[in-house]
Amino acid sequence: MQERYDPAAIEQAAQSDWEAQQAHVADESAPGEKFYCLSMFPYPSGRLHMGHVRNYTIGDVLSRFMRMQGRNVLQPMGWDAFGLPAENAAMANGVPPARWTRDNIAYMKGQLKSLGLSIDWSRELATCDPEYYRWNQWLFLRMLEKGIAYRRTGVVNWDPVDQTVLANEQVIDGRGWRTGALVEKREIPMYYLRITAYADALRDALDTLPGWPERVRAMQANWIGRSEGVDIDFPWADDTVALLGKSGALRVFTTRADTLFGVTYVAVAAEHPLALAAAAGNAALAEFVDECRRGSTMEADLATQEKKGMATGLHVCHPLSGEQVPVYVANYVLMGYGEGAVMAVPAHDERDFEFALKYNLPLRTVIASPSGAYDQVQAPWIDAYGELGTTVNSGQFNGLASAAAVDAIAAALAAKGLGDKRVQFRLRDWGISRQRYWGCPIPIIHCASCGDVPVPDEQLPVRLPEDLVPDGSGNPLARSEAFLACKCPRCGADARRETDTMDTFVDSSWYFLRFACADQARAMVDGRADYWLPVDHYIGGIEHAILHLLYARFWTRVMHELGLVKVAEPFSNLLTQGMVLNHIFHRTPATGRREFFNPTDVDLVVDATTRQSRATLKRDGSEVVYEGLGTMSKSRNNGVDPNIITSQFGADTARLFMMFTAPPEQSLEWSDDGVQGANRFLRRVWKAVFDHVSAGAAPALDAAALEPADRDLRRVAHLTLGKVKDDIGRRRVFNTAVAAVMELLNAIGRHGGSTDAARATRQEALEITVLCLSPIVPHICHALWAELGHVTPLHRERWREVDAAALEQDSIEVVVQVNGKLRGRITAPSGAADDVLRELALADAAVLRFLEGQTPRKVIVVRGKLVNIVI
RNA sequence: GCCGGUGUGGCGAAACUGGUAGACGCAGCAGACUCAAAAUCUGCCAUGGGAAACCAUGUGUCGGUUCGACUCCGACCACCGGCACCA
Repeated sequence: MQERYDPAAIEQAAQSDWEAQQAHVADESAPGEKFYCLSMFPYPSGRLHMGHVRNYTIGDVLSRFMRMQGRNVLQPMGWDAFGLPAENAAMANGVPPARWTRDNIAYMKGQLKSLGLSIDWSRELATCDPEYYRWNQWLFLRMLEKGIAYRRTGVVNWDPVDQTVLANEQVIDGRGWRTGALVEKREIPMYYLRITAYADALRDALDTLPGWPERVRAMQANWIGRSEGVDIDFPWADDTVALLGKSGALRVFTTRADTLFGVTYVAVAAEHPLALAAAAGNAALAEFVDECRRGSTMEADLATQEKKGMATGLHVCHPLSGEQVPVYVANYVLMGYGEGAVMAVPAHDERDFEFALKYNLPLRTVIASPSGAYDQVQAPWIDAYGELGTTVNSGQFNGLASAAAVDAIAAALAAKGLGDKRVQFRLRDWGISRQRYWGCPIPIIHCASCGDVPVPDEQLPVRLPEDLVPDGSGNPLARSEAFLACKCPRCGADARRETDTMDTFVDSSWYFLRFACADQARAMVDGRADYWLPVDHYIGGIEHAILHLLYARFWTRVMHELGLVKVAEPFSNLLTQGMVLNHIFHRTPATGRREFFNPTDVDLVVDATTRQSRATLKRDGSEVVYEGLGTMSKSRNNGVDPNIITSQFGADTARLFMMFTAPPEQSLEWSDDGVQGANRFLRRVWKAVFDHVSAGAAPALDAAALEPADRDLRRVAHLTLGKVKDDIGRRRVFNTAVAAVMELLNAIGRHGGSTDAARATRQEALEITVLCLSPIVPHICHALWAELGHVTPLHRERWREVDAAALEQDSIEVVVQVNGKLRGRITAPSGAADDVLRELALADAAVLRFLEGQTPRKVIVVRGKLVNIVI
């Protein structure tokens, strides 16, 4: 055996052994219960980042561990290959997105392979492959047939200078990122998927997913946001009827119908027909409506912007009292939500309250406070105003509890044909149309006489031309005659293709199904999907907790309904891994924009007492600003290239550092010293095996002939074996598993001894060390297992069972507390009864000192652990 | 603004079901080895007091429940993730 640990040689040898033996190719007919382990596939951005390394190491540790438990494991990998960054790269370099994407895939695949991941590469797929995205198109057409997909208008960010639709990411402070022009909202026709029809099912099924983190289930339930309420029609008053030349009603949705008699105005969105009609004859109002149309469509911006409004001069009638109520246009009412109109009850809703105060609208108290917190609502706002209570000032509905009042008022409205109870979801239908080139074409043909015609199945896939280069001025497909020109499938006349492509969330909503049968040419999926699904463990970033996971659940449910797959829920267990962070340093020169410096180029000194930090550039000692920790990102120049770590220390060191430094769900702070520490531990493991093996083959273990020191080591080894299995297999935490093996190695180092019994014990302890570490650092373990004298390669070995006899011990230590404070320790025979522990504790010298002759009021004994004496 | 999370030594963390707070590692300090350095090995390492034994304090802040609270409850503060066209 070589004395020096040489990761480069070891890792290459291990990887070619695995490859030669096809060790990781998954086979549906192999024995063992299936285990489908999936990590979220990467966007091929160019290079792997540390978040990927963390994600895929977690998946690989689980995969390798489960193989050792006898499971038939599938761990696939692919590429989420469509998306905006490819278009941005094209604009910067003039390279077609297709070529940029495929080059990136080739490079990143090499990086993934060098990490030693036990992936079945025979199932690799990229979502930009026509043989993949044809099935997006195929299922979209099935959804059209079922009415799950439909077309209506939606609001987008519009750059008036570039004449193009902008992604939210391309809107910076309300302006286009390239032109700096003020962004406008614009309504355009788009395709939607009716996910709201599945809102209840998606919400209810969360209860059937105990393997999901509670926080993710809570976020999804809140996102879907079921609320019960009442649709209420406010008939138009005479002025409105006169303006529009017909009668009608303004419909609102409210969860607080009990406050209906407190309505003092109604508010509509700027795009609401009533607002537009009123603005036609009112220049000031038209200007305000225009103002509302400027700015971003993002909810976070809308929710934090100043609440503004303006009277339309129009009125509607209160549906029960008949009183006239003014109609306002307000920037906080959104056309996309509910009816685009709300009834306002300033006395019992905080937002209406602020608005009413600003525009001098009256308050009308209609709920009596159950806690007596107020009599009459008046400024300033207190939370009690918004609570449920008993109705007052509400005519015949006085004196009802809020819930009863909602029922009574809803019934009265229904009797007049002016209202109905209804369930409303916060969730909105999924708009999938993108006015972008690098995506899956929506398979629709626009015909002058037949309208929007679906592309027939036999003409699929609608291929995306791969030679176009976007330039920032809109979708190049719209200017490509070769793509646009086609015949109407219905009448045969000349027609135009739809140029919108699909949201990339569509691509990632079913790739996990395709991995089960990636070579299937005739169908979207086949019976192998029923074998592998559901995914037994899905691993990915917490940032995907809502959108991706909800869309994937929805899409799978639709495929289930169409009879394509047996499962309705795709992921039984979910691990949401935390982010990888690093320090951020920048400097803002007098001219120009902020410059970021990579942490490797900066010295950071933190004063322990003042907590002041000072950061200087290594090259010239000049000072830079320390911003603290943040996610590794290109824009902040604080990324660490995985290649540098693997080439310097090896993949095993990178993997060990990732797994040891933080629990998987928490954010992980990058540390060069931590990487050194991980490498040091691997060298220690290597040396421990080297020292042991150099002394010759160890004799067989005779458990009955061990000295106390041997029995101690054997106990630690078997405790470690149990702990590591529990940590990885049940708790899914890896940092404590590694810590346990480190303790075992420390114990081996202390053990010494050169008797036959000692050497046999050490052989077993080292074998357990290697077995426990092998899912985490597979290359070094592959080599060490052979050095320890095994012929069967490590990846074919099973996990070892704990020997219960090795764990037995004669006596245990029990701590003694007086009034909950630690005062002493006693040694007792293991299995000692409660009163034995009690007597021993009361006789302990340290305890007697604190008792000071007093009689204990109470003694609490926790078996095998602790005695607490209360005086 | 709304939804979800996190907060423990100089630093990353551990304490799983309410039962010894700080396992394991990083950094640091001291020693051994070395001509020397690196590497390696050994010891120390929450804070205050004390020569020590030991005592007191200590898990973001304030309050509560309990024989006993990092863990449960209430209020608050700070930071992080998501908010529907980044993926």
